[in-house]
Amino acid sequence: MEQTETAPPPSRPAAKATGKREQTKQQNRQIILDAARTVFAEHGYGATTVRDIIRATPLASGTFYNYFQSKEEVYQAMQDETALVIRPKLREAREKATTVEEFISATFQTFFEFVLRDGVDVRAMRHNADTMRMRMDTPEVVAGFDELREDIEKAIARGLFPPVDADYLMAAIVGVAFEMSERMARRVEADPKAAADFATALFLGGIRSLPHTGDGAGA
Amino acid sequence: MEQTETAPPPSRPAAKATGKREQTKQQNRQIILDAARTVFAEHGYGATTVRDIIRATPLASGTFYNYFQSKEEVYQAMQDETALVIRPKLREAREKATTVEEFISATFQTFFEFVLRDGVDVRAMRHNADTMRMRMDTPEVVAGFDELREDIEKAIARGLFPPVDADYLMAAIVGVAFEMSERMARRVEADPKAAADFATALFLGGIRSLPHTGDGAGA
DNA sequence: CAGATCGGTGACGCGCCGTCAACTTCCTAA
DNA sequence: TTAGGAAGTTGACGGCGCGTCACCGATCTG
Repeated sequence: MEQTETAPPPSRPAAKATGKREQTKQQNRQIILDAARTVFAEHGYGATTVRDIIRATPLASGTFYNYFQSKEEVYQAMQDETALVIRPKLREAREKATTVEEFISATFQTFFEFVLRDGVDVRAMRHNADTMRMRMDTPEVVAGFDELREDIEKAIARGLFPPVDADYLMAAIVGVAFEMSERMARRVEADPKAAADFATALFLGGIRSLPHTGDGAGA
Repeated sequence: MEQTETAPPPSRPAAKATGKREQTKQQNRQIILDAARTVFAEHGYGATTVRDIIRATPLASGTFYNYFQSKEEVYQAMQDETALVIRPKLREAREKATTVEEFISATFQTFFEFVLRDGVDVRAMRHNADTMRMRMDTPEVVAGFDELREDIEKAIARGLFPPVDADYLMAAIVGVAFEMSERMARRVEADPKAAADFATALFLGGIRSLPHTGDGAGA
């Protein structure tokens, strides 16, 4: 109520988008986010304090609160940051699909590859090595779920899918994607391709069409 | 069952049946667990303090730590308590199965009915209305997952299932069950039967065999 | 019934949280 | 170029929840 730092002026001269002050602010926010990623990964969410995060930066404790209101908020900001990276990839992959097979396959393919290759921190979106499972209803993450449901509905409208309950189908895809990611994360050698083939076959033909153990190709 | 209200006298509890000291201990543990359920449900996990829980009982603050080490531990004890109720139901349901159809159908049927009817708090196992998703690797919950995987492996051995990756299939079932539960929890009128039919059809025949909208699932 | 043991009690010290008044740095306009 | 203001940083401080522990009453044992 005193100073709401989230009050960007409505009209902003685009000339000085990169003033030193604005630049430092962006930097500091990123510094805190990066430090948070490191510290959370090291000690887990529960054992981490706001002070721990700040101690991993050259900033003072009060500065943290110019950017985030709490430990939870910085965690959610991390999730959002990740969601913003993977969402366009998923969207693009699904847009190319012209069949159910491609739609499902592209979704799992993209997700599992991102989780295992690019985005180690995606695992932390759902699975925190320490103690907690954080809320998944941050704006960007929810937007990702909504996009998936929208794409399903569009596909139904185009006759690509049968007219099923898009909400449940979305939930099923999300549930399988995240839960299998967690299992993958615990395997010595995790193969995103094999996992994607498994999930794709399951959604397309059910259990009886799953790749048999030992095979690598099922879709 | 319990009065989680303020009990006036700071004197001794008046229980007197069999083995007084041991009995009181059991009672106190249960009193704390019940109070925790109430307070967590009311204010959510994040906003609840250990003192809040204790204040909802006639006990003193120090007593809490004779039974649980932290807020998280009492939460996990709640999960375990719930897991101990639903696990035998699931086990029994799956044991009767003589086909893949029955195995899958019984699993989802039992789970969704329990979530919606008997066990409102089961939703809190995976979805806390407030802030957190708590760890799902408490002993009893993990045991439930293991039992599912064992049952799948047994079914494969009996030739009931094709020889698929039991670990991934377990993960897929768990993921769909919990994620669909969350969606159900947000629907105005949730029908466990329809949800179970949806999930069962998905696992047995894939997307193309799903019930069409209007048949039993609405959104 | 007396001594031993167990568990309850609640005040206490500690550490973390979020704030805020003072200070420093950057921006803007004359 | 520079003065005044705006924006951002700093770190100490009050408040609070946590977990402990010395004390005590109640229960058990012989």
